[in-house]
Amino acid sequence: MKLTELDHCVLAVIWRGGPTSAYGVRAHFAGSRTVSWSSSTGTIYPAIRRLRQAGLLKAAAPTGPRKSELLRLTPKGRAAIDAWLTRVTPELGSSIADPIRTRVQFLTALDGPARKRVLEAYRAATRAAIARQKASLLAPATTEVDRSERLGTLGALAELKARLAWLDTVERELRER
Amino acid sequence: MKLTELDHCVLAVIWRGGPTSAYGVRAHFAGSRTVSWSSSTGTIYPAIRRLRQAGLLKAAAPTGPRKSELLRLTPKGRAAIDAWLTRVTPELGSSIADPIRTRVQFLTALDGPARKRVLEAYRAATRAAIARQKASLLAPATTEVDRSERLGTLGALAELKARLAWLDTVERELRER
DNA sequence: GGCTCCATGTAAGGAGTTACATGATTCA
DNA sequence: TGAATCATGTAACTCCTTACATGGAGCC
Repeated sequence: MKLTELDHCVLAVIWRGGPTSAYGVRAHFAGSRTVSWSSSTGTIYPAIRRLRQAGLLKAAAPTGPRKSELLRLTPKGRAAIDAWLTRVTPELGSSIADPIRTRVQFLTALDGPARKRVLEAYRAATRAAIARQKASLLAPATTEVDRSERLGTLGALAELKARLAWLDTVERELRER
Repeated sequence: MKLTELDHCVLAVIWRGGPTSAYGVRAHFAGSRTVSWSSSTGTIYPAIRRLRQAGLLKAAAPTGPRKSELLRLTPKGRAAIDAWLTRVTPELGSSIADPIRTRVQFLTALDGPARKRVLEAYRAATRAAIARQKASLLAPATTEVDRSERLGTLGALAELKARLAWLDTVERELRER
């Protein structure tokens, strides 16, 4: 069975958080800004079912007053994480699709004023995203999970700032033409 | 009919390149580093069929010795590009998923030496991607299409460099713990 | 006459997402 | 007793990708 990025991410979240219920994984996905997948049930539960069937996750008997099966990694699951982290292909490092970057290439379809307006909207949207990421840095990082999330947030922040700086040069470039 | 990002990108490529055959669109997708979709026939042809059925593209009679229908935008197609560029939602500006950033958050799953090795591999892969993008900047940008592509390449480059710089701070952070 | 491009498609499947569906528990 | 939260799932659909399939044109 071939594991997807989502599968690996679910495994890794369960590894990092300790024994977790499917509901808990879902809650983490919903609360995290560094996770890119939907936190809906249709995303999480099928993935977890696959991982259990493949023998990468096992569940202890329902614990607590509310029935919730706590999931933990099997040795095979643990090994899958290692393999996932370690295997580096050339395309892993290549640049990722950015909807704003895609659009900017076709901005010349708009006339001067509209172009200027739209470019400013892209910058505003990017600045807003930066503010959202910065806001999530304000909470103190006490747990190991917090510190990992913080690291991811810093990465996202760096890439957003790079986009903002690039949009500045785009504006200059388009003005000169 | 709801247009996808791919649909819009196909429209925009045909607008920018002037009347183009489906084959030409495919060739452009294959040759461009700023296009994120597969350039396979199963991606392009169904998209173009949809766009024609929706009345956004029209085809002139086959021209040239080899039969190839040149596609051009209808006014409706042209309007769709404008709408696509102009409509800015909050999530358009938000940060995008990066498989390396995802992995880095779980690097503590590896022991010290392995972690160091993997992190260096991530940096190497990023540097290689930077080199690939830089190589495509060497060709002189003569046409309008070239200049647009160049703009996109500069954006990708900026985001890759930001990731590389971030990976430096990650290394420092993980060493300190 | 065979090789290489040019040129256009379809079929099956993968990977998620959206929306729907259900029930149990806790607390006000 | 009713609302919120905990808890788990499925069905249909979207959007794209991989792999398969076909044929003409130019050239050596």
